[in-house]
Amino acid sequence: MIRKSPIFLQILDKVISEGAPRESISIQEFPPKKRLLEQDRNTRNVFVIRSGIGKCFIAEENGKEYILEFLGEGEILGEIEAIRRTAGMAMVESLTSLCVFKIEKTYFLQLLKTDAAFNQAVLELMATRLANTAMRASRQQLYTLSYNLSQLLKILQQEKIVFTKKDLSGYLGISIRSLNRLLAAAGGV
Amino acid sequence: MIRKSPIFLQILDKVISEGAPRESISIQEFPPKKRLLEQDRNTRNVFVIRSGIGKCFIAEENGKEYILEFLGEGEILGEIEAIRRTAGMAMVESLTSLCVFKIEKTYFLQLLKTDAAFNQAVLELMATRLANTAMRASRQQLYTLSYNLSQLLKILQQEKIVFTKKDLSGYLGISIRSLNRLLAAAGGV
DNA sequence: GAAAATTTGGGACATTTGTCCCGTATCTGC
DNA sequence: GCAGATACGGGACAAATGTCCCAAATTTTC
Repeated sequence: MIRKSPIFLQILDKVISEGAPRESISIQEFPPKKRLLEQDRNTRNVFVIRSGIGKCFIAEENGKEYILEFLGEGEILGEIEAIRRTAGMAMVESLTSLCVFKIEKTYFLQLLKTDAAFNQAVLELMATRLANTAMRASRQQLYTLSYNLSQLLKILQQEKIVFTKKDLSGYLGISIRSLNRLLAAAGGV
Repeated sequence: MIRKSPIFLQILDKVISEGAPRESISIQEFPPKKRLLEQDRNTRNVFVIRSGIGKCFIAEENGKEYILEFLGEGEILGEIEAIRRTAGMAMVESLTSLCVFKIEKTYFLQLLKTDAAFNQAVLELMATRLANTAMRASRQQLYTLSYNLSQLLKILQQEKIVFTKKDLSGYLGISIRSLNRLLAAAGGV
């Protein structure tokens, strides 16, 4: 549900202790509901979450939103854009208040080339995201909503997270009205 | 629609001409409808398509299939499993007859570490796939099927590809019955 | 603390989609 | 050529979903 990849925190701590330039990696804080990355806009930085939770979503032209993932400790933001040298493909905003490493895009690319552990960790992170994204797309299409919702609620309960209905429906890709109906039906059972 | 990444063919040609061991990289042919990778099964190899088209899909436990992508020239198969060291997350089978490079998993991982151009190309390929997969999931959830279908048909026409209805419906994540209805409606317009 | 904005909940209706089912056409292997 | 598998097409019904709407509760902002 909320992705984590704490290995990046270890790697970055090491990179910093070994004397990475201050201009290239700095620490930054965001209050809730602030945009860290914007869709269709060029990015200057890659972020790594130290603490807090971020929400990565796509805003479609018809005004709807699809939540790709919730990002926790150690997750990277903006790496796709940096690697492909393209404009932002998604929005990222803080759900809770957020403490992040802010890394210059050029420095990120340099780290990728020069730091084998960092490179390996990015490869693994992207492979994992790809697998998760693909499996989620498949489940979302191929199973009933009530099944997907019940799975989601279980996880939320386990992780003791509370989401707004809007985020819930955005994650499931349905309207709030449908979500309410499903919840009413599930509650009755 | 059909992904391509011809740079891998150049890189592999170079790797081979510089004397890669025969056991590690070989060329193999498949007739249509043969499985190259199986879900939940451990993989021994990574493949790169030299020519032909492959179909990558997830088979869910309820018997349905979701087509992730169609893979053409230069596309890699099995890299996620190799990088994560996990069992297959999807099936891949040949749609047309297929000519591929078969690469030992360990050799693939070694190339990733030692060949900077190869590493960079894999990073870009995964970033692109991630972006595509995410955007497709979003569109699939947030737009009407008739819109998604019309977009898909345009592309198929442009690329002059003919799919079976089953593949079309598998790609859209809907039943064949729904597809037929949509096609009938679209034809009437 | 009051006004504004957001979140929540749900009724009513039309539309979309899946499921089940049956029949025909087409391809494939022997 | 023929049997069996696979692809294709669509009727009928039930279930799921979106859209539009209104109203209460809650949060945010000044």
